[in-house]
Amino acid sequence: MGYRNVSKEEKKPSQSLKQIVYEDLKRRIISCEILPGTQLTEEILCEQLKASRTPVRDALSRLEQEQLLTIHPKKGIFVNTVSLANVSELFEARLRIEPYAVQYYGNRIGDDVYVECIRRFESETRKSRELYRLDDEFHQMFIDATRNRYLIMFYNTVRDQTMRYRVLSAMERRLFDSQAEHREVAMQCLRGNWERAAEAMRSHIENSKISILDYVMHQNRDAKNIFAATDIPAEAPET
Amino acid sequence: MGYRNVSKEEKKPSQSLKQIVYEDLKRRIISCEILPGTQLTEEILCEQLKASRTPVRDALSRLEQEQLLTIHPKKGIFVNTVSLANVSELFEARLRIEPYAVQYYGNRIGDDVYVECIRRFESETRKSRELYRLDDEFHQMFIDATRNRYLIMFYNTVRDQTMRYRVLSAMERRLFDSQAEHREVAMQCLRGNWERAAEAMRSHIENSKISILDYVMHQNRDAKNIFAATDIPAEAPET
DNA sequence: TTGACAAATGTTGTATACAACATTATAATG
DNA sequence: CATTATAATGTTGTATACAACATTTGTCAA
Repeated sequence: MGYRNVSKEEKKPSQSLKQIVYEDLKRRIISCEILPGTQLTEEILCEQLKASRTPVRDALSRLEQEQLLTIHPKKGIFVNTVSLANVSELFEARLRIEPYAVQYYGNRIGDDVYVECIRRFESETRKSRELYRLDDEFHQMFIDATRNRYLIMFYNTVRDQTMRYRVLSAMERRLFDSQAEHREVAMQCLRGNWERAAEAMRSHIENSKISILDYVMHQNRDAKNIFAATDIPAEAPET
Repeated sequence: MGYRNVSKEEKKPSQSLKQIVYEDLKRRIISCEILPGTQLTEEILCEQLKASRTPVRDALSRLEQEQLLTIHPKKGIFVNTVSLANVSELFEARLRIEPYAVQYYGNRIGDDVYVECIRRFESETRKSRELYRLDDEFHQMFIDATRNRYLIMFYNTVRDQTMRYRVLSAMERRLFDSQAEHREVAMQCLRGNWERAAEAMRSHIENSKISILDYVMHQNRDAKNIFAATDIPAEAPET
């Protein structure tokens, strides 16, 4: 069920169709089931998501604001591409927030929570699905501790984007290093060494960034032309 | 025409009705022409903005994501209230970004721009409208210099929120101190003292925060019950 | 073949009717 | 009078038809 202090965002008034459509489409984009650069049309989405254009358009509007796609008026809807520049921007944004959250708000999280985190990071789960979830919850925990709605909102956007890269680069191996780094953060928190905890988080994020950048630069053989040289806002095909 | 390096956001494909409606409604909320806590209904907005529900709903969806209003399904739409806690969150967010932008990306801005800034901040314009514009552009300039789409996007949201407080507290007097602080930032930038420039920006933001918090706490006589004790996401009237 | 023009197609933008739910008012009942 | 049941109203959610614009295709002439 996740740690304490974890986001209450798991709202379940999700009964509404527009919410279902939004979450479903977002999941498909983040998981790269729909690849970067893909053109979407409302009509096809309506069929696939089994809804009319109204809730679909609502979802599209939100996803555009979250930088996951771009709507070119009267032309089409394109899933935003990913790029080296984009990775840098994402991790720079994370570095602005996460170490700060750890250093100044980590003390809002109970020792028992840290103990539990450490325990989990030591257990040898092999299911990457599970490890990813732990990873996400660990980072989210610190952001939520700031209790700052703007930082939380901002982090949501950045986190979702980061997930796309995680899927694309399929960094299974990185996962285990990542767990060790998480444990280091949690242990420093447990000792009340907030500066060191922040530093540990900083280098953890740097390592993740390097790992992804490294992958993106060296991907070549099975590369699917996913990583664009251009920047994110997907361009409509020039005519 | 503003400084160089200033946001290119002034897109003018704003022909579309939904864009016009969005900008108009957003302006009304930011300028507090529509007061915090107000309940809106789509029908009334349609009349006022002379559009059908489709573009109006589109605008409402975007404004909800920007934390300017909250849509309670099947109940109503409420302009988010403002509060002490909210001011703190806003300025904390700004402190995460702005000094950083100054320190690490201020050198991307030409000396001539800083000279021009200083000149303008010294001229004794009395029109607060004009001063506000200079103020906004000055801060935006540094954010844009980061060329980080996520930081820029985030700052947009925070900036708009800040404007609401500016209007509510009508801090005319603060404006002049503010200009002097801006000049200090620009001068440190011109000298290449990026750390000092960042520090100047930091204290400038702190001062703005204090000014607003001070106003909010002492506002009493002409207070219009605008500042809620509760937090931003406007609650639907409990029943 | 090339070019220009026109028609057809694809796609989103906008308006509107109706459905679903929440709240309030009303009336009936004890 | 108090309480409950029921109807009326208000508000957003959803579906769909049509309009506006962009692109592509096709036709015809030079």
